[in-house]
Amino acid sequence: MGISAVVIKKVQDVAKRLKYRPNMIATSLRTGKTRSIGLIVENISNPFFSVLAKVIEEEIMKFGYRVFYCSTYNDDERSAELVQSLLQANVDGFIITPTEKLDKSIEQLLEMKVPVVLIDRYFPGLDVSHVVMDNYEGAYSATMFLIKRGRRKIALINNNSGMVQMQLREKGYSDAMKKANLFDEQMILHLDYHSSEEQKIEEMLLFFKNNNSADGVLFLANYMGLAGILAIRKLGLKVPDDLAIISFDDHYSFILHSPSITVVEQPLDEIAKKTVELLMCQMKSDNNVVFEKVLLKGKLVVRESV
Amino acid sequence: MGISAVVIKKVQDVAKRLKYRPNMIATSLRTGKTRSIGLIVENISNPFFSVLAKVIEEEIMKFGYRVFYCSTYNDDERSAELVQSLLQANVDGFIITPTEKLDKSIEQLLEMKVPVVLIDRYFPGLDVSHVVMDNYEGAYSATMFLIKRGRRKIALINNNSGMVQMQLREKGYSDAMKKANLFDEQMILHLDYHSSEEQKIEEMLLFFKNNNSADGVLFLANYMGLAGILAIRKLGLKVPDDLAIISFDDHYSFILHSPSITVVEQPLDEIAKKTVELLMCQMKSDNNVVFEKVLLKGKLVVRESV
DNA sequence: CTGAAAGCGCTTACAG
DNA sequence: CTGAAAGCGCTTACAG
Repeated sequence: MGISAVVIKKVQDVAKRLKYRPNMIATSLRTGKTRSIGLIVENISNPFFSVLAKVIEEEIMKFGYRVFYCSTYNDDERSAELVQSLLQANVDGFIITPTEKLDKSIEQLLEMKVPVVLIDRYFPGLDVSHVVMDNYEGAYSATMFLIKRGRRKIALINNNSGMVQMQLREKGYSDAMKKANLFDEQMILHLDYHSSEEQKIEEMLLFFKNNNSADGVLFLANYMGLAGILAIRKLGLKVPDDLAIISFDDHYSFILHSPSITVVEQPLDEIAKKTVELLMCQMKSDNNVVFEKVLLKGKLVVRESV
Repeated sequence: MGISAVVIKKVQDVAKRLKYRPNMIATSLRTGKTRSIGLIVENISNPFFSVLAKVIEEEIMKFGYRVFYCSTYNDDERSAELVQSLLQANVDGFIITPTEKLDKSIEQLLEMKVPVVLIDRYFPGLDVSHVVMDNYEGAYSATMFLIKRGRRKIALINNNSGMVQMQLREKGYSDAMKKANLFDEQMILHLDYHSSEEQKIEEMLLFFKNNNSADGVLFLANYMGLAGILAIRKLGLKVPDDLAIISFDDHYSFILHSPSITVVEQPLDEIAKKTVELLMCQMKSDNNVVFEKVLLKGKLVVRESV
């Protein structure tokens, strides 16, 4: 450094006096970097995603990055548009909970060498970094837990999204049930993801009426569990005496509910931290990126509903 | 237009073929506009704010604007930093739920002629557009409702934030109680905003033990109501027989709770739409901005807890 | 009317 | 080592 400390101090003082702030836009135009990342989640109103978003933001702020959030509402078209829109905003990287047909957009990002990490779900055929919970194990353990507690007719409530994380959860349930010789396809219900909560409740009312011998139920996502509780209440079933309940993904209402609801809790902190770590790693090394696929264990939080 | 339709078509075709997308960064640098606004809320994890954010985003997207969300967590220092950070990102306007001492930052924005609209709360001394619910009226009506239902010893649970919207709610309660000759300062509890939920529950347990004749309670925000329900459950009080409950701001858990909780619901849609309208108005007319102060009516949603 | 040039505020390769 | 110039990709005032 050929600049004397005195001069440095002088310049800094003037900068401070004039309240000089570098113009981020100009810096971005020149460097091609925006120090921002795009975070595409399913629905920022769902606490699962808002808490995830919060931790991701805190983590990435440590590296001086800003976050653009957006929600797909599981709409493929909207999701593809969001990717394009964030691309146009020149984000330096992506964190995405993809929708079912978003593989084309993800492939485009890979071709463009844009750093990207998928969370919560992924595409089995696509070579791209992702961080997800061990959904199979979570569902298997939860189902086994119900079986060990003496439940025999355990229902499964899934959606019809077809995304791999939901399929794995369903497979975890099915394998546990088959192992105990309790599997019965009739006990599985697939709700239409895009139907209203009222419609979901209706579907479940009908389902439980047709399967009135059910003594346990596993909900594969918190919004299904919440709607399910309302359906079960309408049927006048006693929890856990008549019916034991476990739901995926924790939610404030599950704690407040009486009886409180047992859940398969996702390790949100771990997921967020690992995701940011993988993304930062990709953003630092401009090429020869190694894809990393991370599987984290969930945790069964036992409450009064089982 | 001196350009023939044929040439226009040709150029557009080439643009499409080459997948030309204007570089937003360059456009921003040249025009000084980013077509983005900063949305500073208290806590994006609270459904009240996440739903508000969602509607605001949908509204402002119609005008081709993007939203930067951030949460203050009611921290004055963090809030001031967020304003500076968004300023540096050259957002074209601000929508802010201010913290108690954010008036300095707001004044700075006004001096810089940056469009800004406050929501949910405001500064009585500051001439700046805002959109808020009629908090006084909401609390007054809710309290009157409890009184008309025969409740006499109605407790009030507020926080100690000192923000005007909370003071107005408290005043609405006090005036209603005084009018009915039921006012008793002992029935008011101020929780520390920054304490944990457990601490809030502890404070409330103690409070209700000291005021065991209470037959009604008004919670001035949803997170206090949620903690309050847990405290009331620990005390073994029957709702609404022993104690009638009304809380401000709706929440999924209030609907799911058994008995379901009566709330003073804020007109989120209206608030969001009006806010965007005011902001767009300011952003269009570069000068002589007229400040508008909008007061919207809340709605008492009567459920089983009263 | 049209097309070329200037300039937004930075960073960095390069000439001296 | 240092300082001036080029250039990121646009928009718009201006010369022709």
